[in-house]
Amino acid sequence: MLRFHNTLSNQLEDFHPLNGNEVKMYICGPTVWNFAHIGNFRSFTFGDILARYLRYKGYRVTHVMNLTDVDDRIINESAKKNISIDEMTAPFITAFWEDMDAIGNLRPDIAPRATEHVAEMIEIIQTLLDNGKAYESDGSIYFRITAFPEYGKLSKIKFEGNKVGGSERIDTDKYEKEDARDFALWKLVDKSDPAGWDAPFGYGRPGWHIECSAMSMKYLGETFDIHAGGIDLQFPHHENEIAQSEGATGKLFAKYWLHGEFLKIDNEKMSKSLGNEFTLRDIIGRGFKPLAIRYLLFSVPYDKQLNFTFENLKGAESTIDRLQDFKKRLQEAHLTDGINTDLQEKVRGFLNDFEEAMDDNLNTSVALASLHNLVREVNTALAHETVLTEDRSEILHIIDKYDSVFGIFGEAKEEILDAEIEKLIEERQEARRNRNFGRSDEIRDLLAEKGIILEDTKDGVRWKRK
RNA sequence: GGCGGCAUAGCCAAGUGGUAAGGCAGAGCUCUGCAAAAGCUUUAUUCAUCGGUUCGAUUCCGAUUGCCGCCUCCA
Repeated sequence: MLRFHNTLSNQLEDFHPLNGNEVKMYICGPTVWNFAHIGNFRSFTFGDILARYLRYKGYRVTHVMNLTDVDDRIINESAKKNISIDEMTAPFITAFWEDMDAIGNLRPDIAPRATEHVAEMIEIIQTLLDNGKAYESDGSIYFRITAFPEYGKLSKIKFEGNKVGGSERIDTDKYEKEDARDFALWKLVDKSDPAGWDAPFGYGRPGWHIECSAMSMKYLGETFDIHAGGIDLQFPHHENEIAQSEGATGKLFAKYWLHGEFLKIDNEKMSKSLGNEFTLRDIIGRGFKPLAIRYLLFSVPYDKQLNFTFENLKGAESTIDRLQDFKKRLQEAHLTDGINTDLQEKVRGFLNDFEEAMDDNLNTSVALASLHNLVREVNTALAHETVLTEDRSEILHIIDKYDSVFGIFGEAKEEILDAEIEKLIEERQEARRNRNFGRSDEIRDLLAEKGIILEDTKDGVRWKRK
């Protein structure tokens, strides 16, 4: 039974979709004002693993991830560069999808953009104005918290003991609000400002939270199954989404709320001021394989803080090299005909462990351990020549099942050797047969320079690219 | 000031009221012309500290210390 830690109840809950085996899920995506950093990608990879595992379990998943392409930072940047919002965000949207592909995150089914859904936002705001859960003040529209008694049910923040501005952030809203907690649904802007839209209640631009309410409900319905995102979005973003959405529809907004914990760098918070903020591009630029980054990002359960270090990234790279290598070796091994039911049983047992671990609120650490146990078991069998032809297809099939969720084995591309390299390998074999090891080592070194690593196995010469 | 989370080997990290998964790094052996790869074995009498509950605690409770986060637009 699949269970999730639901932030709403703060408990482990059995997962039951609202409608048969259909799962509607929404993940808070990036603000496309810059290249996304690895903290962002921890969240998106968590969302990807979630969607993949739900599909593994046989659910029909609709995965929506928004692109926030209008906010203060984007508006300020585009104004500074004197370009339009679209011109400002376009290259970062392109870069974002490149990054997602590189790190092996499958594309969401729908990736709506805020600027293309202003009409839907206006509609919700109008509903809230009509039913008294929103009010106008100095031309802007605010949500009236006192009209939504359940406010705080997600984050469980009690407002009595809180310091105003306790986070040392300054409230930039200069307008009068009925209650300090009320938040902007629509901000009045000057008619000359290009970053604005016409609405029945005045020319302006949407508040931050309203876009997610509008887009999630448009594509997934007024009540949907899973809403996920980074822990920092829990308050105020998600709390406000609930207030707006449920305030407008009177229905439950999302049934399960999942929050991904933070990524730390060398045990410290990642932040610009500490100079330890890395984009995915920075790290790939340092020569690390994207799939190693992926492995590291999900090797710790999503709801625990993850400590990112380059030492560990190196370790992750060794690990995925070993896994990819293992698969290749299994594919290429010369096996005897037959079937080893004992081995197959064990391998299926590991997959079962994997499923139990993933069912337990996506415990990826334990799930990965089962894969490593599988590799050790099969490696031993390979050494003892107890893997038979019929076992291989079954084991490869099971590895594919793992990888439909993990996505770390990479593409199984048939790499063709240059004729020249192939000739060198043959020449080396000839030299070895003649025990001319001086020449054979020379060739091995030569190929090593070209990034080709040779391994002499009992099934012949294997090679791989560094 | 209010509230929450976490502290497990060199590093990352899972986990449980009954005696510590997994990965990386390290060591030894097997295999090899030598390598590489792989396999096997090995690396925490101990889970921040101090008390308490218990037949028994790393796991429950309390205190202390340290780290991380939230308290209005940061994944």
